[in-house]
Amino acid sequence: MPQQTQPHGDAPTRLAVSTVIFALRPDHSGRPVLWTPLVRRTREPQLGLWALPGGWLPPNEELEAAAARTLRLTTGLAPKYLEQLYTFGEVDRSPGVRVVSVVYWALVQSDEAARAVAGPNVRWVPADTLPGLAFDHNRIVEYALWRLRTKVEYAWIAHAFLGDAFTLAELREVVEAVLQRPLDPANFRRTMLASGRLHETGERLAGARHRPPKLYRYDSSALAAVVPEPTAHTEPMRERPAS
Amino acid sequence: MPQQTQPHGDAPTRLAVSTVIFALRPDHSGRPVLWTPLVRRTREPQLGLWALPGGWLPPNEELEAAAARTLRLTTGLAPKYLEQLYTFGEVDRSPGVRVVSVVYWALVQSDEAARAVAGPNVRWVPADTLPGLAFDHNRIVEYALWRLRTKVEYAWIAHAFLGDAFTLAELREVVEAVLQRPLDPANFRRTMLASGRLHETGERLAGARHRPPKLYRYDSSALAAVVPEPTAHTEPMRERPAS
DNA sequence: TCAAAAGTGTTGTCACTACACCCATGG
DNA sequence: CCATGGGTGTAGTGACAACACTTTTGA
Repeated sequence: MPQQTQPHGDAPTRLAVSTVIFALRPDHSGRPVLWTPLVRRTREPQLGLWALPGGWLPPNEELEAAAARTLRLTTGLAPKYLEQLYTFGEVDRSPGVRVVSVVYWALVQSDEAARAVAGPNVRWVPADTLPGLAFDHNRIVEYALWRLRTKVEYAWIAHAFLGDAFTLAELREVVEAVLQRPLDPANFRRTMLASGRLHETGERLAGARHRPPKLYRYDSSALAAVVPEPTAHTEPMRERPAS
Repeated sequence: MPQQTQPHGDAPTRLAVSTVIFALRPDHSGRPVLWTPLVRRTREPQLGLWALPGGWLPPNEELEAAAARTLRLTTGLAPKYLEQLYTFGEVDRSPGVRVVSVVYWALVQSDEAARAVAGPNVRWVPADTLPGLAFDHNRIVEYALWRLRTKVEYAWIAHAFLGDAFTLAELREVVEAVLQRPLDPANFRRTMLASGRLHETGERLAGARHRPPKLYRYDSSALAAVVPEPTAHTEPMRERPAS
């Protein structure tokens, strides 16, 4: 046996599923920023600390389903995007028992998130300025944030924060909020349209005191998937063309 | 409870670690192609079928350590690159018990791989033409192959197949073997040198009947890491510059 | 008629491709 | 001296950034 110490003896390793949930909400100045819901731990260890939503994996539930259920229980919402992030399993990440956590990350629609349930044991916080969380959860959220930001640059996840139809300005606002930097409206428009994943609805959004912008819909059937994840909620696995 | 059926009742979910191991070996025509070691299952279920190296996670062993140990046991080698791939946990992926597998993928040095141990229960096969494997292992290897090929295009993993010092032609041969397509030597050279991750050793490789090529070393300290994986064997996690 | 955002045109830069060409070595 | 790869030069292309400019609306 390679290991010197036996901190957990022969106690069985437990398997948990946690989810990092992101939504866009206006901050105090009114600009949208990333928020994430946390739950207060109601038992030892780390009682009272804030932690990622999650729980033990039921023997007959799929990993992704467990993540979606957790999300629904804490926020009352359904994910528009859900993907496995990473599995964290350091021997000492939880005192007492060995816990291996399969972590998912999810995006929920912003306007729905505004109506999300909360309570004394559920609290939404800005994802970039987290308090000290239980276990290694700070590190987990940081990694999820990195993944989201990387993915938003080459993929089309941004639409998951929006409703069915949206303007290019709305989409750009979302990407800007995630990346925390302004984008050139003209270039953004062209890049998006060139991707072939946006579909004109034919309608426009009137009411503002300027030229009414066109409304677009995300076209999931267009082109091939960039990343054939083994499992992905909004982008089902697809075959790449044979070489 | 969301699930209708209870195929596993209250039997505890078991946690396994498996590893997809890649090495380059010459095929029958002498050109290097990707090979991977498999182990024969010596017990039910799926007795006799070939499967990925792996086993149950010991309570006091790190996930990555378990993957490395598995690799050593089946091949006698140490990985030059080791990274978590994905966690597979479908309820029905193994008959009988619920098994969740944390899968790693690894690269081993080609000349070492040539001396790898084998036996009646360990067999190396070309990674692109696998036989029918146990469980969902075919799908897992396919996903690992995709990851390797994607990563080789923007990262510098290729050097993990080689020894300490290597020529640009050797490195290019590796990348060509992984991607299964020829690359322009001139452009490959420039791209690699421009990356700043190669370091001249000052020596040359003489003996061939042509101009002796320079030898390079991989410089892990150069520049920032592209992907801050939570855990990575050859590329430790690094912070990105603050924006 | 004017502010404000939608939307278009144009130019420069940079990375990458294709391919012509010169260089150094062993036989 | 010549075949063989090592190594350099250079023109073309396409993606993207920067930014000037025109268009359409509501007040």
